[in-house]
Amino acid sequence: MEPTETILTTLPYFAGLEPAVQEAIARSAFRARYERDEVVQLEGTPTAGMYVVESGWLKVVKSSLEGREQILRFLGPGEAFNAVGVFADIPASATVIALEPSGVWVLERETLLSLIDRHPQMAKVIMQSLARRVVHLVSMVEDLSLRTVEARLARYLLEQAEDATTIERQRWATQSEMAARLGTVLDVLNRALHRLADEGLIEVARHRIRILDVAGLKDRAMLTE
Amino acid sequence: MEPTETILTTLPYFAGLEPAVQEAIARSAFRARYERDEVVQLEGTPTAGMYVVESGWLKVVKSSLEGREQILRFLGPGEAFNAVGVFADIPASATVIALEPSGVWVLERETLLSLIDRHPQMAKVIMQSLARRVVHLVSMVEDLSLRTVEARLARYLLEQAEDATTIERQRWATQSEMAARLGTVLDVLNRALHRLADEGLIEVARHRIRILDVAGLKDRAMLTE
DNA sequence: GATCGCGTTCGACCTAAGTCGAAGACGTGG
DNA sequence: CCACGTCTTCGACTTAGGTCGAACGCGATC
Repeated sequence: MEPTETILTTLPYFAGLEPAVQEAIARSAFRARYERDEVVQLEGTPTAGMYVVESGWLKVVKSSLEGREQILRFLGPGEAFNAVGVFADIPASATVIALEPSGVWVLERETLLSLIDRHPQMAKVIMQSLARRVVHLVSMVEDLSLRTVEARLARYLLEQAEDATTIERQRWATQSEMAARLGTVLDVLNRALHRLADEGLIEVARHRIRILDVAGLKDRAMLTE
Repeated sequence: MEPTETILTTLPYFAGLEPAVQEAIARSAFRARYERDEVVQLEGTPTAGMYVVESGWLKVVKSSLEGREQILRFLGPGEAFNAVGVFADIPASATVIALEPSGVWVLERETLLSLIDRHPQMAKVIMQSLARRVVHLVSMVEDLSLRTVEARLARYLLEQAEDATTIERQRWATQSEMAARLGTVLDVLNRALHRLADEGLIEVARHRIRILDVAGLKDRAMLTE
């Protein structure tokens, strides 16, 4: 029961491969550990290859000179990042920072590419995952360009909650991080949160947000500016 | 000299394939024609497959209920769209509209997928193109979230001009379209254009924009809000 | 149980950007 | 060469959202 295999082989990327190949991957991948706030990857610098999160949480971020930051996505266990860097063969196009102590696996570029050569079905999985990234980014562009902060927040809450009605926030999930994810700042997000709460659509507690009125929220999510 | 082959085989997607395969593609693909302002694909509806532009120009667009629109990209001859729809197997995630009379080729989903099965190197090309789309979308998110309209405009002009200093605008490239591409509205773009012109950084003519001061523009492109 | 620090909340203010109405300026087609 | 329609420009107004400073409260730590 190698931890290598337990994690790597459960990923959609590797799940369908023969054990022999999985072993080969496990051998060629190596581990790295990062502390809270440590920079895993800095925008513009060369990258090691594709990363897979084993444990912990990270954020992928773009930041302006003035210090504002836009979070592109959060990464949890099982998620991969910098596939784009590998296939486009370019330096890191965003910065990745650990939100809490995290362990990641590094699959070097050459390893990954030769793996794909030998296993065509892997290419399909990667194309799917890239396609999904595109869809997600398109919806982010749509949000930023056409929706108010309040609408973005409503959408985000609905998305996070899925079918449940309660969102448990991780300890690092501060309003600041949420704001950065939604492309705004702390204060504005906070106001939006209270506006929704005042109208009885949600209930905001310390580390939990409960959705009280799904239909009402959906309504707010539609409002464009 | 089939027009089919002249266009399809010059695309990066198909250039490296054997003539026999290219013929097979040509046989299974079919043509469609669209007039100015005609909707090629409507967001949310099922799609035919991947499209390749043979002639003309189109825009890929997201629009809000209020009528504001965000242009994701322009498509010219040789460019493909809806690869994402094929690989993620989802309805159209954006609307595509012809800016002028245009001819496109349609490659049905099944055709494309089986093509990839038989020609693994095609998968690599597609992964690259998807990866580039991701990079482009990330920079759009960055622009919308962290940059002023003026900075976005400066960046856009520099990008369009590449190494030349003059941007010839197509007849459909109105300030309205530019505005929609940059995530703003006509008036705001127009003001930004004039501000840059007043400072001698650019020169705006009817269907041409000339960059007078590249360094100065680059400076403006950096300014975040 | 007192203290410290982070996360959150509040208020007042400022500005980029969106909106509206209307008038010019081209350029095209009749 | 005229007339129309599209594209562009202008001015004045409104507002979402970003900024700043300060205070509050909850949890964690000692």
